[in-house]
Amino acid sequence: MRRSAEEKAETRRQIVRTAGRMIRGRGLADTGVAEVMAETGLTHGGFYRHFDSKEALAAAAVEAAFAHMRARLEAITAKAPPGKRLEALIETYLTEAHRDQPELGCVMASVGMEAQRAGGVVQAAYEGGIARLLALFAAQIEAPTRQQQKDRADAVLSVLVGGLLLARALQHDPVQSRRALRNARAAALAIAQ
Amino acid sequence: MRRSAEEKAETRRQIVRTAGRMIRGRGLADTGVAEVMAETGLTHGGFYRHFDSKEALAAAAVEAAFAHMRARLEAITAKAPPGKRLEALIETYLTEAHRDQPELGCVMASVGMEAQRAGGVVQAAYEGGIARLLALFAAQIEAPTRQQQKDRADAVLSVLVGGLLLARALQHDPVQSRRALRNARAAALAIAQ
DNA sequence: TAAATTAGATGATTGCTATCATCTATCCGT
DNA sequence: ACGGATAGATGATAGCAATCATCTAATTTA
Repeated sequence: MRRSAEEKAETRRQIVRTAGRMIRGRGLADTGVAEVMAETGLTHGGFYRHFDSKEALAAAAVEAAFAHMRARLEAITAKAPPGKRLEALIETYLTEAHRDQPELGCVMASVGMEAQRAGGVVQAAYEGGIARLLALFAAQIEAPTRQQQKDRADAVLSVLVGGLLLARALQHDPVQSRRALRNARAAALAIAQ
Repeated sequence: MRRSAEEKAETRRQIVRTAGRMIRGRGLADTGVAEVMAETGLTHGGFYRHFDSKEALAAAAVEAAFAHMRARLEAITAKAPPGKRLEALIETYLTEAHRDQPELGCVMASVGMEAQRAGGVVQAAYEGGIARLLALFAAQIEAPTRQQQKDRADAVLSVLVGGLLLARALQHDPVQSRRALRNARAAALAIAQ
């Protein structure tokens, strides 16, 4: 069942997408190669035609998930009026939808320490993704110096990630969870000025 | 090699302590029963005299780790002058020491989503731990109403956890990582007033 | 169009982990 | 002190996951 080069590339993309969702939804360790392939509509055997190892797939998935999120966030800033761009980012991040769908959301919030501990290429992809996310936020923050933009971006990203994690931990009490989201949004906005 | 009831309780405590460290340091999934027992100076066989399952151990470990942290934080507030208590908590949490020793630190930052996804008793222990952590912070925040205390506690805890996660992700650049810690500290203090 | 190549399927294999059965040496109640 | 109970050791089992060898059908390419 040989496929064309184009088809192969598309298959690879599908595998990475599936892996990205499963990793964020169920964790790195609990995502198996065979399951990713099955979910993509393939069998486990062909996996090594596309990736050297599970680790290589994980790294690709982390990278792609960050890239996808960057693209979404950039689209949002592009649509928002110049003065409201950071606000738009914050409101997008701290929503119930994001809280309820970790498998489609921010890698840092769903597999942060797991990716960190993984070491090697996975850790590298994770750290690279965060650096670029910070840059994206910094670019939307108004401050006298570039360093001050970065400093505020650190604080904003911290509240966003921590707020999402907290909202998820409080999910069994919808009122409290929603309040946590709101409180984090307010804090993020205050930090940004 | 039977031991007295007292010795058994002490053994159990040791197992829970070891598990707590390993789980925070290497993740829930990558912490094996046999390894925990070996690290405690025992063999894997006796494990089921103390716990029904790995899950039960994980829940106990999460609970104990939260309890230990609460005790430490309470000791810190007790020592600090009344007006500086929240500040003391924040400064204790966002340190390089805490960043560099996940195995001894906050459960929420080290195994947040993993504990959440685990479901059952582990998730329950995790969520309970966070609720009590929030209460501890709220008690140190001065605000007109109890609800406002809680609201600020949400925001403070969010910055703390997110800031620690970020500082860990930036660890390969010590300057940037230290700055992330400082920025999160400043933001947390600003939120607290 | 025929030969060489290869995407993906099938089916081992290897190694690890949770769990349990059994054993034994010691403690505790009598 | 003595007999039943049990903490912990030894060893087995069962299941799962990553990786790889081999097979096949289809696509390139010459």
